[in-house]
Parts: sequence; structure tokens; C-alpha cells
Amino acid sequence: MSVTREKIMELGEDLIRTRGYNAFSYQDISSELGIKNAAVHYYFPSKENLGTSIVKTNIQRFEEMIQNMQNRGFDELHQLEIFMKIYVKSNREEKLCIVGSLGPNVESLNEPTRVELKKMTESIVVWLTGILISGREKNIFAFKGEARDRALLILSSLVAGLQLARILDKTDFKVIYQAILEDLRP
Amino acid sequence: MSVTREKIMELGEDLIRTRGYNAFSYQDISSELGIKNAAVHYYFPSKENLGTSIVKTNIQRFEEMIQNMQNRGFDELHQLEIFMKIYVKSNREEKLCIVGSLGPNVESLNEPTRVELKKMTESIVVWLTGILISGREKNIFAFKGEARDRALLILSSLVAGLQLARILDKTDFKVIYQAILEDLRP
DNA sequence: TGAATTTTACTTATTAGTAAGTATATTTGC
DNA sequence: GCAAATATACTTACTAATAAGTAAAATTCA
Repeated sequence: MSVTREKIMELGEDLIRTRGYNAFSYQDISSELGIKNAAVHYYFPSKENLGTSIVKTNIQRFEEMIQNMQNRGFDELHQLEIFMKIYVKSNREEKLCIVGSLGPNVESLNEPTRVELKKMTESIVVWLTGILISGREKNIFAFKGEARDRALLILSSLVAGLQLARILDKTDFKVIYQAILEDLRP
Repeated sequence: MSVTREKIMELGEDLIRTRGYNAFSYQDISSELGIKNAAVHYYFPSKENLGTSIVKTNIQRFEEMIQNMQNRGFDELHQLEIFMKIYVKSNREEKLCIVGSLGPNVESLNEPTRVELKKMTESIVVWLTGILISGREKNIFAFKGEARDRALLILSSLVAGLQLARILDKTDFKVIYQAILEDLRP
């Protein structure tokens, strides 16, 4: 695969996660990469196309990560911690996650991007629900109520945790992170 | 105060909370209200100006609400429930809150709007922290750790709860809402 | 050579914003 | 009490900039 194409996707994801989908242009990408905007259109005919590709790649990365963790036989707490580390890294880099950056603008996205965003969010929730269920069975986790409800609560805390940390203080994410783990402790 | 001015602010807030700050234009407002875009500029010289005014009004509304609840002597649980009802209403109307709609785009906002957004978020966190502290003292609430940490966790859940509900399913907000209250029960 | 990649040189549409003008009230001076 | 001055609430008619997107030519690579 083309290195230019990869650079465009990387920068595009970066811009979505820092400024937001509606706050970056092909000009931003082309000038940063030292190419012309038509070159960006060569790889991604439309912005919708670029957005959708970025989300698809993120889904793929997530699927590979959970597959890898399961293959290695990581226990539920270990898996959750690795997943949450992605958010810790995002916070360190002052970026949001894809769900938290595209989500608020879902009404202004094109259908294909919206569909992929929904797929990605659902994938995360399904996986989280799964490890919460098996984790509770093994007494690694303790929580009240339905596992899916708890998964939604945890994901919400992580997603908006990054958002609040950028508004208020970077260090505020850490306390959210710790409270999530604390609340699951048996 | 002018009725047109109020309509502009109302519609502007609506557009921010449904589509996002960078996804609406003065044209959207003027055409919807049956006026010319110059008329919108007459009341709000710049978009930054409109954005800042909208956040300021929201801060004022919030301050009035908590003042009113305190004057009436509502207990901590009652106050929290009234605050959370704002989010339930937002979810019903498929809108985000101001913090959750402007927050993700904080890097693309102008300084004055960013300052007001920070003020608003901080106000909410400070108030929430306060009722969590006095609520725990009275054994109305039970939770582990620092009250401010818990306040951040609750606010995160509400903010991204609305976001996730729009991506996945409207009914998903309800379970987040209930889990928050459940987790605070002594 | 021929296909892939990239630039040149655009178009069309939309954006925020402005300058100048107008009708209708409202206030002020006499 | 009434004319002159002024403020309010807009419209008309623009600008300058930027947005996404495209056709065709030029270049690079294999």
C-alpha cells in the first residue's frame, strides 16, 4: 500500500481526533504533507470516503487487538487494562478517541461513515460486555446490574473522560480511569 | 430584549447540540428564521460572538437552577435527580448537552468560547462535588474515593451517555442514568 | 511502453463578514 | 405639540476566503 495513502489516513485520523471532522480540510492534509489537494482526492475521492476508511481501519485495529489478547489467554482484568491504556495514551497526546470525536457530529456525517461509527461502537460494547460477564463469573469483577449496562457506563466514562480532560485538566482523566477500575473490584 | 435575538440564540443552541458548532452556518439560521444573514450579524457580529453568548446563557440558566434548588431546600438526591432530568430531556429530544457538543471541538473554538465552556464545565463539577460531599455526610449517597473524582465520573457518564445513545440506541441512555443512581445508593 | 502517481489549473458552492441604505419607532430640543 | 435628530431592526448587495471536487497534462516508476 502507498506510503502517501498511509500518511493521509494517519494525519486525517489525527485531525479528526484533535479538531473534529468538520474542522479540517483536504488543504490541511495536503499542505502538511507537502502535496497538492488533488493528490489527496486521488487516494480518497471524497472526504466521506476518507472518514469511512479511517473508521474502518480503527475497527480492524480493534478486532485484531482483542483477537490477539484472546489468543494469548489474557484474563479479563488484563484485557480491560490494555483496552483502557489506549485511552490513557490518547489523554497523554491530548486526543479524543474516534467514537468521542465523530460521535457528537453523527448528524452531520454521511451515511457510510455513520454506519461504520455505529459498527465500531457496537463492537466495543459487545466485547466489553463479554469480558464483564466472564470476569464476574470468575470473581475478577464485581458489579450490580446487567453487564451491557455496565459496559455502556464504562465506555461513556472513558469517552467523555478524554473530552472533560481537555476542557478542564489533563490529570482529571486519571481519576476517572482509577474510579472505573475501583468500581469493578470485588 | 429582541424576540429575533432570542430566536437566533435558541436556534443556534439547537444547531450546536444536534449538528455541532462547525456544522452550522449563519445561512442555516437566517433561512430557518426567514431573515437575511446580515440580520444575524446585526445581533451577533461574529459566530464566535454567538457561540460565546449561548454558553454564557447556559451558565446563567444552570446557576439559577442550582440557586433555586438550594432556596427551596431540596435534599441532595432530589437535586441530583433534577439535574439528571435535563439529560433525560436532551436524550428524548436527541440532543447533546452544551459540554458534550462543544467539548470535542474545543481546539477549533475561539478563545472566548473556550473560556466560557471551561467555566460552565467547572461550575457543574464544583456543584456536583458539593452535593456529593454533603449527600455522603447525610448517608443519602455512598461511594468510594474523592467526591470530585466521583463528580467527574458521573458527568462523563452523562455527557457521553447522550453521545452513545445517538450512535447506538436512544434507550441506552436510560440504563446509564439508572446505573449512576444505583451506584450512589447507600 | 504503460500504468500509477501527482501536479496544474481550474470550477462550483458555501462560508463568515461588511458597507451602505431604508423603513419604522423613539427620543430630544424648542 | 411638533419637527428634527437619532436609534432600532432590518435588507440589498457585495467581498474575500475557503471548501470540496474535477479534468487533463506531466511526471515517475516498474
